[in-house]
Amino acid sequence: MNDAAWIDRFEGLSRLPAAIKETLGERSQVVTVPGGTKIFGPGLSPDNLLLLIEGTVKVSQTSESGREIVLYRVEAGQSCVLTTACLLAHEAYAAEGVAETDVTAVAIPRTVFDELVATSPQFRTFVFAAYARRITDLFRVIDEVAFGKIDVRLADRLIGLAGGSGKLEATHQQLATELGTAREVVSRQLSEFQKRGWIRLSRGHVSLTDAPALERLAASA
Amino acid sequence: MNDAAWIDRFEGLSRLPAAIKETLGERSQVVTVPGGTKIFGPGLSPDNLLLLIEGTVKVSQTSESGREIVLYRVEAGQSCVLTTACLLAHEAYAAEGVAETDVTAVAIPRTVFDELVATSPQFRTFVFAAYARRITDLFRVIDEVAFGKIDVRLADRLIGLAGGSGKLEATHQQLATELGTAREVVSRQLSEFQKRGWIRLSRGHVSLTDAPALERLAASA
DNA sequence: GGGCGTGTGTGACTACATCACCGACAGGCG
DNA sequence: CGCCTGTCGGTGATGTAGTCACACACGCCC
Repeated sequence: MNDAAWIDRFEGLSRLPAAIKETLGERSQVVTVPGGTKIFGPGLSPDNLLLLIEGTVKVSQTSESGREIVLYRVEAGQSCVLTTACLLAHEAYAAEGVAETDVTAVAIPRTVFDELVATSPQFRTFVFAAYARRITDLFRVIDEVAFGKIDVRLADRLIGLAGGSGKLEATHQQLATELGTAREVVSRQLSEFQKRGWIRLSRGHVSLTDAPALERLAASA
Repeated sequence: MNDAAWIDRFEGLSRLPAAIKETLGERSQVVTVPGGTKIFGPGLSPDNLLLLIEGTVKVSQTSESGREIVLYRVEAGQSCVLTTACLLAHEAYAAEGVAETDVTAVAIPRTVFDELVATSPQFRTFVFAAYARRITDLFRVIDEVAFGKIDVRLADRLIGLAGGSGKLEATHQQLATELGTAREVVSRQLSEFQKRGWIRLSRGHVSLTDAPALERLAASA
């Protein structure tokens, strides 16, 4: 009777039959990794499906030219399905996942994953919903990169990364990576925001002094 | 005994057990649609998984501003998994699929799909491989849009769309949509290619006169 | 021929990316 | 303390791509 409490943290898993929950509890393992750990990437395909209990994983892609863009984040309550399947099948692509904070996750071995997909309709729904979620994320990224203006995108990111606190620790380079653009572009844009009194800058740090203004800009898609 | 011949056209399905093949043959249906038909899109989610036997489906996305970009193509021997699951789960996003040519496809009802995923490991592999394939396509699009140069991308597209014939029917606007850029950009770039003697232009038509040169440019990623 | 719709060409301008470089700041160490 | 060093941020010049406005060309139908 290893029916782990974490299961109910996942919308879509809480409705699993008791027997399945038990299997899941018995045959998976809770792992923790410190922030900064590379979870997967070229030459590092995990053979576990990860369900995040705590922390976030940042998934990004590096082009041949060495430039990088953040694709999406896996948050607590979500899973890594996409990249797992992707890396196992082709393993050609340069997406990598890094723990952004200390991360606690449930590792479900590939064999168990396969078994669950076979036996539980609810688990199938969970998996396909997770895929759908990621794919729409990717669609959004494509849309933004292809057609979005950087001032809007930057404002949006600042709000997202700051969370409720209204401040964030990030270098201009890191923000540039978030958007797949160049540092100089971010620097100039941040200066502009500061000039307008929307933010205050210091080395490695941004604090939002007029979040509503940023939100208004971000909303003007 | 409806063991359809089409099954062996799909790498990944040919190895299915005979019993499963039979199920598939009996409970799915071959459909044909004329070129130009909208297969799925906002407000039009099919509840069949389509496996293309003949023809191609172009999947593209339109942004709020009305601009459009081609995400990928589904070719004969491939399936529409991604968009199916995606639209069913969220249905929020503006991806749409249009038959580019007359299309012949096998329609597998959702219930049969679910049943096959449950019972056949080979079918599961097929499905997840199809997902992986599409996802890497999307990664590639993101990479190109974010970091690629349009002359390179255009050269690449011209070669891809011309196929073996060395010529293609497309307006500059259609080519712009392929790349998610503006018509003027394509027009100027095409003029440049023509000036270099790589292509010959006429209204709604491009013929490649020096494909190797284009390939060289396309390869200089 | 005269209209008309669609497709293409062009110039001026803005936005973003790239390149080259320099100065500002923090941490370590003599 | 002053100096060195590595990272971070600021700035101008230049190139490439996207935007805007508009004119012209072609094919088609009357």
